[in-house]
Amino acid sequence: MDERREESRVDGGDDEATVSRFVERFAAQLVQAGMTRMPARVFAALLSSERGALTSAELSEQLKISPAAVSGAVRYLAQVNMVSREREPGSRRERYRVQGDQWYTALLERDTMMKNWQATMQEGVDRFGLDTPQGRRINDTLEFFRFLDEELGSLMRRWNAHRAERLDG
Amino acid sequence: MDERREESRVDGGDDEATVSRFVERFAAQLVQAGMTRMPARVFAALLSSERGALTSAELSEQLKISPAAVSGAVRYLAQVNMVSREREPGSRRERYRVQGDQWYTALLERDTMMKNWQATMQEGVDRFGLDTPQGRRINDTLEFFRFLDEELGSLMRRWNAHRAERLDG
DNA sequence: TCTTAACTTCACACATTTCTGAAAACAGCG
DNA sequence: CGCTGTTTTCAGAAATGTGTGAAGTTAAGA
Repeated sequence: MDERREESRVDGGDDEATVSRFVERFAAQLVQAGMTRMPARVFAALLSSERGALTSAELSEQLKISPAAVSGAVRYLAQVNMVSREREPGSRRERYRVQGDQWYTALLERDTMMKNWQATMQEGVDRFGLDTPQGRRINDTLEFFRFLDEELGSLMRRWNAHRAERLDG
Repeated sequence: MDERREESRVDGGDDEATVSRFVERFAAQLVQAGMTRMPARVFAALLSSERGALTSAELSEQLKISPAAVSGAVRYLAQVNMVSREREPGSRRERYRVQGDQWYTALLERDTMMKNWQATMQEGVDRFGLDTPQGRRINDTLEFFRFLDEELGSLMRRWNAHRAERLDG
């Protein structure tokens, strides 16, 4: 039952207020980027935790939110693949872990979104035709998204190379 | 006073419903990308207009919104440099025009945002130190944003080259 | 099978956001 | 200098979003 060995201390030995300041600032940034508040705070807390994983109760206490709020936030985060759920053997507790080393690549994996933009712009071009000013204007945008779509792929390849080099060297 | 030559017909000769469908779909996409509804709709309408410019009254009528809503939307769009205001000489009306051929580059010019992310991540690294797991985790993110910042610059340069080629050839 | 800790769902209260109508401010024109 | 068409401001109504408490569900252990 009692397994709060280092859990009662904030991870890393920093004081709570200090960690909290970072968590909230980070969360605010995620909110600005379009994430809703609770998932943002939960994710920030997980990323700032020593093990990259916390239980529902820990999150609830650290962020001063209800278990219901944790549940909702985690559901969202799991859905978009930013955290995974782990069952702790021999306990009813669940543990939520930040998914992968490179969570931030999700920020660019707007693959679906990119396709949506392209479809919308294509509709506009079809609708108006390239013989109209607005058709050409929209086509320009379409071309850009196609370009961007390709470029982001090679960008991520370069990042992985860059990162591997840094970690090896 | 009466200068509704082709303004009463929807630009391009398409029927209103068809244009409206595209405008709303495009606007929805902008909303998903973080823009608020009214600015999104106004911008979509301007981009889909033949001349790339409409008066307040035209926007109000086409989108079925109050002049107040147009005013607010346009104020925002002008602030973020996506539309410019023009005074029509010999009239009290104002005309709003989509700014520039390449409005969409604004989507990537998250320059300020990028710096904010970097500052936040730097704070996290300082806070935790590279000798902690969470410090290293956050540092990884920081490195990514630095990389991304540089890459987006060269990406835009490639886009401009690509585009120039397409328009010339 | 029963008990109970843990998580989830749901209805609702509270907060925030968004759009409108009305009044005020502005600017061209006589 | 006042008149009038147009845009802006502002208080508040309406719509949305968000987090909680309480009830419901699940599953570990006896």
